[in-house]
Amino acid sequence: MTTIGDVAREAGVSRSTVSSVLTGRKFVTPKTRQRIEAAIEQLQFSVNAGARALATARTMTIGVVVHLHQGVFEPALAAYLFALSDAAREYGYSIMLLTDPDDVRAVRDAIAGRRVDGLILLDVVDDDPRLALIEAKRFPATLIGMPEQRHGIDAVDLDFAAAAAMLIDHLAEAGHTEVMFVTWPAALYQTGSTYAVRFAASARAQAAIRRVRLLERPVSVDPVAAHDDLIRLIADPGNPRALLVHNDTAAVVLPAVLHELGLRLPDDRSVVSLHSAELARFFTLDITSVASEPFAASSLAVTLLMRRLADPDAPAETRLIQPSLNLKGSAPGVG
Amino acid sequence: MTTIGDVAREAGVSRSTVSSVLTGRKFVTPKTRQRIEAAIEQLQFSVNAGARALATARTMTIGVVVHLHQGVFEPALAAYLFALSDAAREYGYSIMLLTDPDDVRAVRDAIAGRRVDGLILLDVVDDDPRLALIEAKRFPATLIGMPEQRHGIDAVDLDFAAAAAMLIDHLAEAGHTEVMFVTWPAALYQTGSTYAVRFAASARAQAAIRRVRLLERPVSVDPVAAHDDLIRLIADPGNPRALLVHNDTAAVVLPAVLHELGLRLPDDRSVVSLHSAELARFFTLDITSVASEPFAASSLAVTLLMRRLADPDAPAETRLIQPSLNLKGSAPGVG
DNA sequence: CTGAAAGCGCTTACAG
DNA sequence: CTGAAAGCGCTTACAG
Repeated sequence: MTTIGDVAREAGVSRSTVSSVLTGRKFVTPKTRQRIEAAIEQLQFSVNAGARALATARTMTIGVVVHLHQGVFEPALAAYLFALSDAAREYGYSIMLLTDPDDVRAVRDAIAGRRVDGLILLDVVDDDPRLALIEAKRFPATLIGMPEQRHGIDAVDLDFAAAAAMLIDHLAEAGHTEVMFVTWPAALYQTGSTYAVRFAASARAQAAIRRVRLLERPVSVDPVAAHDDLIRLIADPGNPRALLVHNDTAAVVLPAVLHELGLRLPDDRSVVSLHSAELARFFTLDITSVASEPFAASSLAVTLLMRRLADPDAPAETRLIQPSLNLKGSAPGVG
Repeated sequence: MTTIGDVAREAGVSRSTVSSVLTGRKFVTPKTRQRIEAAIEQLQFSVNAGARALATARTMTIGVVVHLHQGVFEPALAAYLFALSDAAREYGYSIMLLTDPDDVRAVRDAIAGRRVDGLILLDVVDDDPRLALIEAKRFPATLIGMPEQRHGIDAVDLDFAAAAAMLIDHLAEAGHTEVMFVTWPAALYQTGSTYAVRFAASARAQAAIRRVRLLERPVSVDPVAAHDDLIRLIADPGNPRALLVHNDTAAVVLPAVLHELGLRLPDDRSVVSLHSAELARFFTLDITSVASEPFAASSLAVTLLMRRLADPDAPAETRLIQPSLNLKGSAPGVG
C-alpha cells in the first residue's frame, strides 16, 4: 500500500505538507499543492482511514444498534438501515451494524473499543438498560424511539400519540362508537417498546374523549398465527366492525383474512392502521393509515447525532415527527 | 480513555506484557497475568480497536456492498444483512454497510481506505465493473451471486438453474403443457442480474426438455404496477393457466390479484414460484415454491471470506446452494 | 509557507 | 518469561 510518505517523496515535500492538503486545514501554495495532487494521482494514494482515525480520534463511523427482539417486523428494518446509511454518507460517515443479541454488550463493546464516534439505537424500550450505560459514558448517541426516561440522550420518533389520536378521530367521525384495537402481542408492551406503549395509551385516551369504546385484542406477529387470530376475532359477531390496527403483521395479513371471510372494505368493516409506508407499498395495502416514517426518522437521527458530535454539551433534544393521515377507502363508512 | 499504558503502570509491568495477555499470543506467567487481568478489570480497560487495526493491519470488519439498483426487493435484504452480521460476529468480525449509489466508488473507497479486511457483494450482475477492480487489487471478497465471469473471486449463490428446473418439472408432472413465466422487468435481465438470468435460461432449457411451452411475461416490481400487470395477464384467456413466477413483488401481490379475479388455487390456476422463505412467512404465501436461502448464503459467504483472508492464494471457490421444493397446494392440478 | 518531531494506542520482533 | 524499541500511517502543534 502506498502511504503519505511515498507521496511526500514523490512530490519532494514533507509528510506534514501532504497531510495539509489532505485535510485541507492549512494553506499550501498552489504550486506545491499541485505537485502533491499529481503525486497522489500518480501513486493512486488514498488515506488509510484507520490511521487517520487514530490520529484524530474520530472514526467517521456510526454504530447502528439493532436488537432483533421478538415482535420486531424485520422487513421494515431495511428501510431504516438504508436511510441511515444514506444520511450518514452525506456527512462522510459510514454505518457499522451492531447486532449482538446481547444488546447491552453490543453497546458496551462499541463504546469501549472506540470503533464508532456515536451510536444510533433502533427499537428502544422503556427502562432500556443501554441508556444508563450511554449516559454514564457520556457517549454521543441518538435514539429512534421515545422512552419515558431518556437519560439525557437525544431522541427522535414518530409522534405515535398524535397518530393514534388521528386514527381514533377518523373512526369516530365516521360514526363508529365501538372499535376493535388490534394490538401487538402483550409481550411487546411488557418489554416497554416505546412506540407501542405510547400509541396504545393515546388511543385509549382519545377513545375516552370521543366516547368510543375500545376493545383491545392482541394478535401474534407470526404471520400464520396472526392469520388465525384475525380470522377468529373478525368472524366473532360480538366484536366491533371498526378496526384500529397497530401490528404490522396483522396489517399485512388482514386483506387475505377479509378475503377468506368474504368481507369487503369499507362496506363490511372499517379499518385504519399505523404501519410503514414502504410496507404499504409492497403489500399494496389499501388501508387508511398513518405511515411510520423511516426515512424522516433516520435522517433526523443522523442530524441530531452530528450536532451532538459537534457539541457534546448541548442540551438533549427530543424531536417528534408529525404524522400524516393517508386516506384510502377502507374506513369512510359506519360499520 | 484508559490505555494499555495505564494498565501496564497499574500492574507494574511493561506495555508489551500487557499486550501479550491481550492477544494471547505469548506465554505469560499466571502470577503476572493475574495482576494484569486485575488491572484491566479495575480500570475497565478495553483495547482500542482502531489502534490494534493499525498495528496488525487487520480491521476485523467486513464491508457489505449493497447496491439498491432498480428491481431489488428491499424488504428481503434485511434478512441477508442480519445473517451476514451474525455470521461475521462468530469470527469476531463486524459489518460495515457500503451503500454508495455509485457502487464502483463504494468498492474503490473501501479498498483504498483500508477500512475493511474484505468485501461481500450483494446483487452482483454480469459484467459487474466492481469485479475487475477487486481482481486488480487482489482484494479479499466474496460474491453473493454468480456472474458468468467471476474474475477469480469466490462466489456463493442459490442454484437458480436447479430451482427453475425443479419448478418446471413440478408443473410438467402435473400435466401442464403451457406455462406463463412471470418474470422480472426486462431491465433487470439487461443489467445482467445473475440470478434472474440463470433462472430464466434454465427455465427455458428445462421447458424445452419437458416439451412445455413457456410464455414469458415481465411484470413490474412496483407493487401497484405489478398488480395491474397481473390482472391483465391472468385475466387474458389466451394466457396459460399454469404460472411460474420469478418476481418477488408479483409473488406478493398475486394472492390479492387472484382474489379480485375470483380465482382459486389450484382449481383455477396453478402457481409455482421462487422467492425467499422469509417473504413467504411474512406474506403468508401459500404457493409451492423454491425458497431463496438468505441465511445459508450469508453464512457460507462469510465462511468463504474467512478462508480467503486466511489464505489469499487459495484457488477461487464457487458454491451453489441446493434448493429444495416447498410443496403447497397451489399447483397440484392440471389447469 | 514548509518541515522535523511527537504522538494517537496498539503489536511485534528482538534482546536479555 | 519480561521489557525497551521500533513501527503501523496518519495529524498537529511548534519552529523556522
